[in-house]
Amino acid sequence: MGARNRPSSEPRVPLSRERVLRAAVAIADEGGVRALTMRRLAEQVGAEAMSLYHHVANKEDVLDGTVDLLIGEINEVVDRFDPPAEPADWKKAVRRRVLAAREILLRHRWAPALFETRSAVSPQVLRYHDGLIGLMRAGGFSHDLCHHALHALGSRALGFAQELFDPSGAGGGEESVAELEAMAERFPHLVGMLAEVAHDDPDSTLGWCDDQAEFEFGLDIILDGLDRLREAG
Amino acid sequence: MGARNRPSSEPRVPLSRERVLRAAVAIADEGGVRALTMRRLAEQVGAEAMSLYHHVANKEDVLDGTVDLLIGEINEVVDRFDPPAEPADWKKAVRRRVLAAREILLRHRWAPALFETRSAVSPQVLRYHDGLIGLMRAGGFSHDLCHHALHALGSRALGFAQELFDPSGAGGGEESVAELEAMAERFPHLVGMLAEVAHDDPDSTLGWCDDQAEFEFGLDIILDGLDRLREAG
DNA sequence: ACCTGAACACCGTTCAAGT
DNA sequence: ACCTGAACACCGTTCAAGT
Repeated sequence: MGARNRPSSEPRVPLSRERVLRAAVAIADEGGVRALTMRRLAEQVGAEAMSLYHHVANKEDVLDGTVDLLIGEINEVVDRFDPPAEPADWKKAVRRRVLAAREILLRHRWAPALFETRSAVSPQVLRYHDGLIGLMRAGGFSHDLCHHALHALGSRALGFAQELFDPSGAGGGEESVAELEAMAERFPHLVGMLAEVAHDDPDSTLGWCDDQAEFEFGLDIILDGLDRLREAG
Repeated sequence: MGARNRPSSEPRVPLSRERVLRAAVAIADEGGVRALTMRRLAEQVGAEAMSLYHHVANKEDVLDGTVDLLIGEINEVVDRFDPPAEPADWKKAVRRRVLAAREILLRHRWAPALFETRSAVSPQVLRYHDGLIGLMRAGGFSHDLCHHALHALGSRALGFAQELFDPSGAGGGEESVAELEAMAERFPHLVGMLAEVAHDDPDSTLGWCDDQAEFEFGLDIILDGLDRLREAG
């Protein structure tokens, strides 16, 4: 669209891997990963689709690259954080890093799903986890416990968790209230839980949970559990 | 392939949604989700691609259906489990269910990644979680804590967790040992941890972790944390 | 009711040719 | 060195036509 009307004042910006990847993120932000095609990507940077192949190996490389780019953004933010004042503050420091990562990824909703599909090890992901280990080591973790900790946290370390019930999917609208009664026979415990949770908070149904609060709840359970193991030695 | 040589003795099995979905699982088992195309699926059931559309709405429906089918398998298994002998055994019961689910999903490595992309609520997923809530309620959980618990568990409830470092990816081979030294400067904590973990278990590098043990470690941290919250009331 | 062939509008990617 | 048009081998899906 905007590729044609380039003012003659600014010279034609040459293509580069960086520029291609930033364009890829912009496209996915607007229309999801499905909208991210090589042809659309070329259009975004004002070139032909085949020109992209001089700067990225193929589409897989583009996807790997966008992941790396986003985690790079996260690293830029968390690297600026002050180190914890005392060793016992490791938990506070890790928590802050994870929530900062989450804040950035929340601006790129398509990214978490993409992570799962990437098998290439992203240097930026390595750097992020290296920082986490550093905090835990300073807080008194053994290398072995660090290792377990990374596995236990999994994708939560980067600020996201797989939501099996999508808020945007079916089940959050008004009709679901009526449907709930019909479902009560098949899923008594689930409907019972929802009825009570919804009673406490009228806005809350399965699709209307407070994602942020629930994420922090799960994160804290894990961090507290790790802290207890660290104390036990 | 095998669609042509149908012995005349057995009559032509008519197409059905169930048969299509089972074929879809078989294809994904063999070649991953990428191999699962409508044309390949048609071939597998011995029909033309367009015939599929009389039994499934579209490809999205096929993907939703395979997820539902797999969780259905899980439900069949866990529904046969005996209820816990005493209320305090809720944790043992939940643990057993989760590990049973994991056992089944490990036979379909492509499934977890697919889950993340599904927004439709699968009836079988609802049924599975309904059962989990039932166990927790019997164990003394409030509805509110059940709700938090499901969020905290996330995909772990179904027996999988996002592995950010893929064992099959780069980093597990012999060359990685040499690479580790070069990486030591950039990722000192990570390399330090790996060096020590590898010392304890020579086979173990970042790509060679004991997935099952690490999954259970994370699961137990969460279950223990929930138990503590339940006791606290 | 169920199945099919041809066709449409897309993909990612290769190749030979341009500057 | 960087970019491009045409072309290839695929996709999912629609449509009109068959039994």
